[in-house]
Amino acid sequence: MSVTIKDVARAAGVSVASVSRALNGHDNVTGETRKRIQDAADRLRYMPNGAARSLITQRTQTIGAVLPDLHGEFFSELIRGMDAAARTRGLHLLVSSSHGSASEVGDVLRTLRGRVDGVLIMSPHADADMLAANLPAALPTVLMNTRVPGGKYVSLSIDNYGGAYMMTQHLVHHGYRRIAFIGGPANNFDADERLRGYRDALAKLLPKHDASVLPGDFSEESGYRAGLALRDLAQRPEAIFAANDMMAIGCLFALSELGLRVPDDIALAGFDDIPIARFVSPPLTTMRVRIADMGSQALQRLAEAIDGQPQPQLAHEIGCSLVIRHSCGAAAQPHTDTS
Amino acid sequence: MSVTIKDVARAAGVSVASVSRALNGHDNVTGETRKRIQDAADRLRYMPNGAARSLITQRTQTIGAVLPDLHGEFFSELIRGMDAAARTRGLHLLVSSSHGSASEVGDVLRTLRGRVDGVLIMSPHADADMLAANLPAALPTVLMNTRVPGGKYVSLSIDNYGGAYMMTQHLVHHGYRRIAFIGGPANNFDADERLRGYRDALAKLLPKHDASVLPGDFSEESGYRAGLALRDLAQRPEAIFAANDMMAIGCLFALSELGLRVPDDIALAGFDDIPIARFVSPPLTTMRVRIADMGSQALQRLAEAIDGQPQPQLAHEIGCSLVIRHSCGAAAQPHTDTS
DNA sequence: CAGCATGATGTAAACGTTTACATGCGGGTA
DNA sequence: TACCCGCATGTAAACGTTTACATCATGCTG
Repeated sequence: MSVTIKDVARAAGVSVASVSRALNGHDNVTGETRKRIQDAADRLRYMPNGAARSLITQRTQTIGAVLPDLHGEFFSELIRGMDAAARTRGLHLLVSSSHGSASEVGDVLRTLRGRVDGVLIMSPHADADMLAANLPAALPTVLMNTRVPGGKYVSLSIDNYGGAYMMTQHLVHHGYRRIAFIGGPANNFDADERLRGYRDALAKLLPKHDASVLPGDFSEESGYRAGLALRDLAQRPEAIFAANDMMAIGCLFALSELGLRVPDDIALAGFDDIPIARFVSPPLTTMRVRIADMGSQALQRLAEAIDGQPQPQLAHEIGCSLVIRHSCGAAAQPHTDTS
Repeated sequence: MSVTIKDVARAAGVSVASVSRALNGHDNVTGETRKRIQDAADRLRYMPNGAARSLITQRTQTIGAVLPDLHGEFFSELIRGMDAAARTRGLHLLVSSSHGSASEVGDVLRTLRGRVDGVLIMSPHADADMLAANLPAALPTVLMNTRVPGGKYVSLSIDNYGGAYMMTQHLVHHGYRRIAFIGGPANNFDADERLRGYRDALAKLLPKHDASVLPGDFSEESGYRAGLALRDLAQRPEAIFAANDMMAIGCLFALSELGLRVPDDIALAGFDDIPIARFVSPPLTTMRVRIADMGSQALQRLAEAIDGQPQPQLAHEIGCSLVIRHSCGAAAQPHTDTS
């Protein structure tokens, strides 16, 4: 059916071994035979069969990416980063997204055996047992924004803590003292870290001021509710730092309903730098998370592990950039990065 | 190194053939041996090697997706649609994005030989020659939003024409007569089709009114310029239909600078339904393009072709949904779909 | 009881590569 | 001239499956 290495060998009047050597650029082939083989291959439009090659070399030149059901910018940025890094290394990317449970992740992992040289996993459902049970033995693995205790896997995460610390610091430096925080959902690692960053920064920089945390769950609506709740507070905060942009935007709507001007009456900041952040009015000051970086660095680490390089450091953090727009009252200025 | 079918066979005290049969659910295996084999496989945590299996079956259970350097929502929606359809069929998705030239697309296509059962291609650079030269013979192929004359490939496209027609119709039905259009970049297939839909609808529904087309290139800034250009027009249009949302949003900013209220002084509509469309004020009336649908339908067609089903119809269009918000002056209401 | 159909299981070929090892040729040295 | 070394090329094994075909036991039929 398809043209194989044998056809090329016959056409060039040599053995398959020579074809293989010539086409893979080994040096033990005469210039003249090499040319004859190359010509024959071109003429027949020969393309090597990946499966056969993988079988014998034990390399697939493919990385598996196991991702949750992601939406929008986050997803596309992540893939963009992974793809860019993969491309420079001549690797392919096998993506599998939108799986709900741990067992589904397990199923995916099993079907990957023999198809990939390593896997990149991002999954809220991942746990050490599931991974141990379903990861083919010794398959190089790198985790992204996924926490699995046990210290067995290389993992990359957004520097949520540092970003939140930096944002709080920015607000403090700008003169705000009463800074409230709208938190994220319970048991969410990102949310916890951002809260911790806020608390630590406040404790360090304004030891006399208490932290003030309003409940939220990352949804626009919870931000809106948090905004309305300000009405009932004894003393209104001077600035609000929402744990993500969607809540900041919901809060912004609530503030405008309450007749409060941003940033004149109250400052506002978010986290994530979603595309919409730039378009609300006033444009939202926020922390940009470098998602593409996380993808490409994760892939790079994985490629190193596949090549047998030891990975001395297991946990890595991806820095964030402070994006100052108008909602915090500061003049817009170039980004500042954590880490 | 890894556990193979031979290890399972030895552990279960049978031949590899029986293991293969048992594990693949063939019926010519005794219940008892099947169980013994299953147990052994579980105990050893056997996972079949995909490369070996692909080599013999000539099936990889993998679809290649060759995509341009896409951003944001469009990209993630497309992958989501493809992934969902692939998942229900037990297929894997090998994605390759961000390639610039036709030759780069060609390179990618060649490396896919023997790794995929078929390819989904979306590329502005694709042309018949390049495809013919680089697609392995008889590899099932489906094109998305990519126009290759010659009638050789199954292709899916957004129904840009129908969507633009419908939007124009909506504006006409709402009573607007002088409706201007902000066009997209030259030589852009989507832009051309949207313009054609606008023109045809106008010619059909308002034969007495001339079309009025302002230049644009899909960028926010070009929409802004088009908006400002309204100042110099002899007679201001009653409604503006921008060929995409980014231009509509740019135009919205220009209108507000000119002191024009939307929709009271002038109505505005866009195309795409990007996430931001919902957040500008007033929220933007637009056409939602069902990108995920395109992805999943493309994959479905491809899967059919791989299974040997003939594809009588080559060109397919994916319908759009009219999303009525406030910028056009109509009351918000449920979506209406084309096709 | 012989013969045969049936059905479970085993044997081995095949898929398309890569690569260790064998072969054979030419030229340089003793 | 005889020997050996190096180098280009060929031969064949190996990778881990699936599956056509062979084999063998079992039970039924005549």
